Amino acid sequence: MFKELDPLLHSQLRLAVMSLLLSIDSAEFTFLKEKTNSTAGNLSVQLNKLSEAGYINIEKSFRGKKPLTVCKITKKGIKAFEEYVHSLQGYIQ
Amino acid sequence: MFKELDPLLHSQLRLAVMSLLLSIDSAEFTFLKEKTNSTAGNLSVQLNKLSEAGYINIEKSFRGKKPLTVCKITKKGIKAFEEYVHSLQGYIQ
DNA sequence: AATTTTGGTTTATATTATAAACTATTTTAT
DNA sequence: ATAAAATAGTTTATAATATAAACCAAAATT
Repeated sequence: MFKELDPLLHSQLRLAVMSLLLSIDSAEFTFLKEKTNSTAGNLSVQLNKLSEAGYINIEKSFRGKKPLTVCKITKKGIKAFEEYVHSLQGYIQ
Repeated sequence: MFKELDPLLHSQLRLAVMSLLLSIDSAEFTFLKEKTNSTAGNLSVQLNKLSEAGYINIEKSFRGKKPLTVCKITKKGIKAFEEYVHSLQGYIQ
């Protein structure tokens, strides 16, 4: 009846990040921080979790002399998101 | 952009319970336990949280000689659930 | 040259979900 | 009759989680 809800996605901030990445495909740390209204520390932790799960990948580089973190959703991430949404439907019809 | 997700509802078991109570209006502890595949301990804790929030009310009595716990969703609970679903749409459209 | 801002990471803390252990009674089996 | 198991839960302990606070290095501003 009620399917498991992927705990990696059943988290407000991580879900918001994934939602953003689905629509725009690639986003900078600062962009995600602003759009999700999160603190840098929290965002940093959650991005790493998504990355370790293979749901996003993170490219670190420099823009000029400042660090630049760019995130992209992966196929695995897209699939997990879709499955999560599907499972969630069972709870909220 | 991303609305807050009521932390009381953003929990797999509590959401399942609320979902059930929305459709059937009144349910026994054992019914909820079976439908949600939860342990009695976990269910007991989560029901009390929902009750303390005023989202459900719990009537304890006896059926014959066995304890009987019956739960009903409240108006406040229905409203909170609807708001939660509405907020969630912003994440999963 | 001191202060603030930018772009983060690491660590500590408080909350949470969950299961394990427990209680009390009842039913079933020997 | 009595020991064992099942029912219907509650309470407590633990492990995981989310989150913010503290921190770091470099750059920009005053």
